[in-house]
Amino acid sequence: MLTLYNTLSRRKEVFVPIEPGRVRMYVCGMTVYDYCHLGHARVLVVFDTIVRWLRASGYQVTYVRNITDIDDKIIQRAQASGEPYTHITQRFIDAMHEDERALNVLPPDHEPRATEYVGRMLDMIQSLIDRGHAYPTETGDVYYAVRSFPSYGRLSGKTLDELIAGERVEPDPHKRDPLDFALWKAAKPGEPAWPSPWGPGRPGWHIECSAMGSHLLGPHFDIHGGGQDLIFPHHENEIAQSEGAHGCTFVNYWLHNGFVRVNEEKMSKSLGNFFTIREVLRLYDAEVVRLFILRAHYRSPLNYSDTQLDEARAALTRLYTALRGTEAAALTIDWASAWPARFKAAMDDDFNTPEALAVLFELASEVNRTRSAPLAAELKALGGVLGLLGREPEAFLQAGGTHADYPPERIEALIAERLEARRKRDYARADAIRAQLKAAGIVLEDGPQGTTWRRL
RNA sequence: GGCGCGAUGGCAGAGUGGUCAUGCAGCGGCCUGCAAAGCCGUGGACGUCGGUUCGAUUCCGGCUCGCGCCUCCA
Repeated sequence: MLTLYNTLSRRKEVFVPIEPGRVRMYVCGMTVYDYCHLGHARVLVVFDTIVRWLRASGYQVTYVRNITDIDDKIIQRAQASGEPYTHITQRFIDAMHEDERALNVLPPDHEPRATEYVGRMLDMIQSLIDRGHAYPTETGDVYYAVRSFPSYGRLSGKTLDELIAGERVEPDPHKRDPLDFALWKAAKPGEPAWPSPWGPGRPGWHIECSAMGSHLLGPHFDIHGGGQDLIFPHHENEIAQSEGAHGCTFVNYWLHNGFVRVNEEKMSKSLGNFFTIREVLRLYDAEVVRLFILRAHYRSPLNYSDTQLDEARAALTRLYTALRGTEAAALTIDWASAWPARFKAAMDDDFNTPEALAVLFELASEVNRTRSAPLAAELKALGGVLGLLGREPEAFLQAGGTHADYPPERIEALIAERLEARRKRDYARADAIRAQLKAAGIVLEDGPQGTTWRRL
């Protein structure tokens, strides 16, 4: 029985899909005006893992993750560089896909782009006007009237008055209420624009997710996710728009992942304290980064530091070391058997990946003790559910060396030379070779089947 | 100012009303030509002050500290 923490109720709830056996899920993706940073990596990996778990649990999942390819920042970038905005967005979409593949994030079933949905957004805005939830201004903008939606603020746990009390920006004089937000923004000269009944312009940020979500998943679907910073105003506004336009419940379960931090501070574009995924991947194996993310519960803060990444690498090394030399055949997991049952209990408890990983480490110890091929297969299969342990152990253990001086052939040659020295009981020479390789970050390990090597 | 979340051993990080997290690091041992890996054993924790309870790290309240949201942000 899967339970998950619903931001809407602020408690764990038993998951009951709208349609038995099916899950319809939407996650807010990236605004593509720059490279993805580790905060984005966390969203990608966390919701990928959630989808993998839902599928492993037998659900037929439709997973939508959108791309915001038109907004103020994209326009700013285009104006600053003189490049057409579509070139910028395409470049960063490609980069995002590269990052995803590296992190073993499976592609969503649908990846709609905002610019493909402008027509449906216009329909939705008209419908909101017709229903008295929105109003156009003389300047060609259209705003959502938050006072027309009685439960506005429910997701963020605040009342309209509480939200207004903390208002920190100068309200637009054309707004009826300071918290009214733009559904449609009139175009300024030189900006990308689409025709509309209210004049040329572009959609506000929030309306795109309402339009794409309801088109691909229906007006009422199961799960909506994103980073915690989207709770207000983005998701609050999505609810107001979707329920205002369709007159039915929008989403049953709202899931939000915690932030990545640097020195106990939120990693963010505005603070400038971010590391891009590709920067980090130059220093650490992508699977190590994935494990680093899954070592913390998805709702907890995740502090980024070299120490943390180093520990994740050590942890992954332990798992792969247990698999080394085993015949871990592919296997269909029997969720009723002992180890998978423990793993399942952890994952069913609001996707508790740290607990699930603890099960894997205990299983790894058991594999080390018994050298049992079936247990090794179980370890590999359970790791696979988390998108981990998919490689040959040697491929991981020998990957990522920084010493170009020591390609595998040279290492093998030195191992052969050392073997000969050992045969002649020339231990001084044998140890010298080991020391030489160790200085290059390569460890030799003498085992019953001969000498193996790995990189530190 | 309003609202919310958190505080666990050297570090990271789960969890529980009374027996174990787990990983890294430490210590002792086994194995090894020496190592490494692995195995066996082992020390070490629940911010603070009260309350509930036979018993609280776990439930409740105050306090302190940290973080976040109230503006674009995953």
